[in-house]
Amino acid sequence: MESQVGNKQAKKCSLDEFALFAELGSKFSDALKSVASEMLEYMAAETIYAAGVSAQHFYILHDGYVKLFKTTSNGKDQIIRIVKAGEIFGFDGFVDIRYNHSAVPLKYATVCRVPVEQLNALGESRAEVERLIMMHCIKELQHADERLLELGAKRSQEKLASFLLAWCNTTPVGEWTPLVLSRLDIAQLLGLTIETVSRLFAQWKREGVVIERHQALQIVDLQKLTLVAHSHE
Amino acid sequence: MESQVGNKQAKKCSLDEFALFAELGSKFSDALKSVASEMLEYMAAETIYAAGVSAQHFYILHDGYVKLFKTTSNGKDQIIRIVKAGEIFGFDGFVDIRYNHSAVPLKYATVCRVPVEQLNALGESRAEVERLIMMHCIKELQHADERLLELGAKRSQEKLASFLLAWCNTTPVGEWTPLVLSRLDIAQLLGLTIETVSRLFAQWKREGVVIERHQALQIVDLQKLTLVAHSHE
DNA sequence: CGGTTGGTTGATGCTGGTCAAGGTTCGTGG
DNA sequence: CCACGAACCTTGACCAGCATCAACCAACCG
Repeated sequence: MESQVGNKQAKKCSLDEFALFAELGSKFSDALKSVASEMLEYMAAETIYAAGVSAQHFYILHDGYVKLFKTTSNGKDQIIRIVKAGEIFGFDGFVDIRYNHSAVPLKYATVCRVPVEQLNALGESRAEVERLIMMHCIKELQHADERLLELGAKRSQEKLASFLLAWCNTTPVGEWTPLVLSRLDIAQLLGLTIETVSRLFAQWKREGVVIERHQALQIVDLQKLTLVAHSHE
Repeated sequence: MESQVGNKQAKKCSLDEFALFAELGSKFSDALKSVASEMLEYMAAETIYAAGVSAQHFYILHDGYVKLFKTTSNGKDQIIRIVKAGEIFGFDGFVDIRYNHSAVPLKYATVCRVPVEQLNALGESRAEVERLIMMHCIKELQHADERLLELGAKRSQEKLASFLLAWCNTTPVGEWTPLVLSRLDIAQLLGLTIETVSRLFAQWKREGVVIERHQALQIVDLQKLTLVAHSHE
């Protein structure tokens, strides 16, 4: 229950390889290289960190997907955010002693784990990196605002439709998007039940709005889906 | 529609008077004083900024309460956050061109408005201030996580109960807490309707869990309310 | 006063949750 | 290679929680 990390290879990882920090420019490359960090791999069953645990690292997702979630006292989970490759997560440690939520990979994840006190190793560059983190944090806040709107002011169809649109938004129409989330994940993300998610999928597949195979999804009728996402019925 | 600000007195306000910045220590006092900013007063009908508008200032709330909210395409509002005196808001401008949500006072508000480019006036102190903002931003994120849990995974009673507990948490039991929110505000905050909020209040007043007068509230049976907040019925 | 705004309460119905039964997929071991 | 079990998904029947609609009330204010 405690040491999921014992068996992992602790290869070092270099921060300057991440696109996140590219905008700082190459002159920070040396400082970034001096940060002690390690690359770790997790499978679906393992937790990266659990809510309430001492928050000593922040993470950058190298590959895979990670879900961040909170659990109510009744044991219901709410997914806060799905982290995608290249994104940063787990910065509670900058402010707080403990993590505020839990982090678990969807299927698998390789992450770069950085001790928060390693920010000191950045020396001159520290301010720049902190500004970067600040900006990403603000973006996260904007994203959270959007999710609050979804959870609080939308009906099931609108929720699922806008989620699918957001999930596939990088993919051109007529192509498959991998859908790594299970029905349960989607339900916990949108504040619904597995059954309603399943029913909506079934309906839209019947109507030819989307098609699904194995773990991939294709939006066929984009217009219809955007209509549903905004139209309250 | 455009210039709610024309008729306001534009008294300067000094950042170093805010408790927010006190933790920086007195040596930053001079730098903070050099920031150009103005004190503005708004009434309930006026908007401080609207979603989509060019984001050129951030704000510190001096007095009153401010609600931040987003509106769906169907015109339903979702309150993101209630800002209390001393807190900072509206930092979209650090990252984005436009505000992501709207800000309106609950009854009235006096705010200190700071142009984002004034961060440059901070000189040496800039990094420290940005770190401070980063930390407050992370706290906001944690707060948003909690709200996501509330909106997505709780039932009406749990929502209202935990909101009331959070709202009154500074007040000792047996004392009145001012409740500046209307039923509509509470409904839009919790993703409910006015009617259900009203009904729950009525029920709890009948049961002697809370008492209410004019614009103030007192939690009588704290234990009962915490039970409701966590117990799923 | 009468109008307006905000709050209460009741009757009714729909959305989505709950419960339950079967189907699919997939991995494991015989 | 097939059989079995576990995890996940689907579908149906039923129900409850909350929204909706509507009428009424209280406070406030010109």
